[in-house]
Amino acid sequence: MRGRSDVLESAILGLLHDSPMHGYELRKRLNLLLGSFRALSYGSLYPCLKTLVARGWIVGSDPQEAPAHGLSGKRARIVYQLTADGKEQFQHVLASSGPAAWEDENFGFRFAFFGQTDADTRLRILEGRRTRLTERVELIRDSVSRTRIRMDEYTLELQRHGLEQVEREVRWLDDLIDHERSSSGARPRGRGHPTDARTAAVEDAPIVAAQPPEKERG
Amino acid sequence: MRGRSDVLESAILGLLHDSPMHGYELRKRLNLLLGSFRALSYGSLYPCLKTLVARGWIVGSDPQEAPAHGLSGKRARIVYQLTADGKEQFQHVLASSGPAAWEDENFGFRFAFFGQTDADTRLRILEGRRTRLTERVELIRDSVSRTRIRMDEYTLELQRHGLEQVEREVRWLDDLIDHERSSSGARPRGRGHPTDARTAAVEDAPIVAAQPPEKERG
DNA sequence: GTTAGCATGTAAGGAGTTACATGATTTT
DNA sequence: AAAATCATGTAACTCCTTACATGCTAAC
Repeated sequence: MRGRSDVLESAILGLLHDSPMHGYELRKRLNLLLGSFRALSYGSLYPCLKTLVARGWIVGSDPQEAPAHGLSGKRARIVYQLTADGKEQFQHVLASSGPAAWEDENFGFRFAFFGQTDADTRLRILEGRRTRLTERVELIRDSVSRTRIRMDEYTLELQRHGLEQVEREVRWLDDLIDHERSSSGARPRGRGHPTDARTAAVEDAPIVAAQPPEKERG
Repeated sequence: MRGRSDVLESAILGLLHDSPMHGYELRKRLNLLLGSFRALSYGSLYPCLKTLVARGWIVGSDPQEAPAHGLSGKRARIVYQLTADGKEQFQHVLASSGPAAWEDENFGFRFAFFGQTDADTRLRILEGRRTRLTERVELIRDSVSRTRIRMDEYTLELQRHGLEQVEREVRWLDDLIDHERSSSGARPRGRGHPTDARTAAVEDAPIVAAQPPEKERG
């Protein structure tokens, strides 16, 4: 009924870090990031912007202010930008660690904003993800092998494939970790600017192509 | 606050189709199906059972009835089983079609219960999934190529990988479709009993290994 | 001139979660 | 005797969605 999500909040903070934006534009970028036309609704976006303002992490321009672009007076739009507190909060969610569930939920978002962090943090996040994923694989294998519940071929195949997928992600993470390690090894403790990432990881709520393409509404 | 979901409802119906069960057991099987320890909570399961009873699709035994197993008087448990209406409803959700979003949401569940349907339905579901997925790929490619928003390497890599994942699923679907077609072609219009499925498909809410392993509570 | 896109919001409701509340039975 | 597991539920809360409400501007 209200709109308040760690992930959404953080993603907004991340996008506003690059440049100030109004709600409509934010939604477009979010949708591009989340998988085209995943259509995050305004019903969650605008209330979320409100709470971010209330927390003092962003500020909105007065609606009557002239638009920043070269465009003529488009219409009353509120351009939001990060405050100093907002920047701090963003760096905090990027770098801090939390319970496993939280880390898993936020992996995708953090990966998308890897460019805004240092190499150490990137490495820690990737390794954490890898650890949790391999633990999960073990848990699943155990419970599947221990169970005496018989399942038909389709169900089993679905499970087998799910496992394969997770294993594939683990290999991707391995590649990424190698890459990060070698580039941060070259300049030890250096700022480790983003070089080319050869592989990527998928998350529980895939950032791209996650949901069915739905018609736009407004 | 209440608990009413198409997917959960349908999955419960599907599990009860095999054999009567009580809530606790249902949760275990559901979790095995959904990815070990995804831990669907009782807070959604029990209310859902209630609404299924209210709809007349399942009936629960009296709590004081003796357990069906050879076990001695375990404790008050309510064993649920499908009614005739419930069986009808289950076949309906397996075979009927709906809007794209609904079909995508239910693909995983339906695939898990493919053994309970005929070859024609299986083929239709697989082909529908494939069509929607390829359409999605096109939409994403278009919107990515048309956008003038610049993204850093990590973000781009995440998108590239998301696309690769979807494409991989399309290839799996192709294999599955070939397989279904060849086995239903051998016995045209025959009941097409499940033969071995060589490949499987993943869905938006992956059936296995979808969520972080969370500690059990009860 | 009407459709599509820009732009901002609210109200109601759906689908789940965690935490609470309770108690028996089995295992260590 | 304590801890784990079996077993069933409820209340409050979270996060999101759809549908509603409004109005301006550009393109066809």
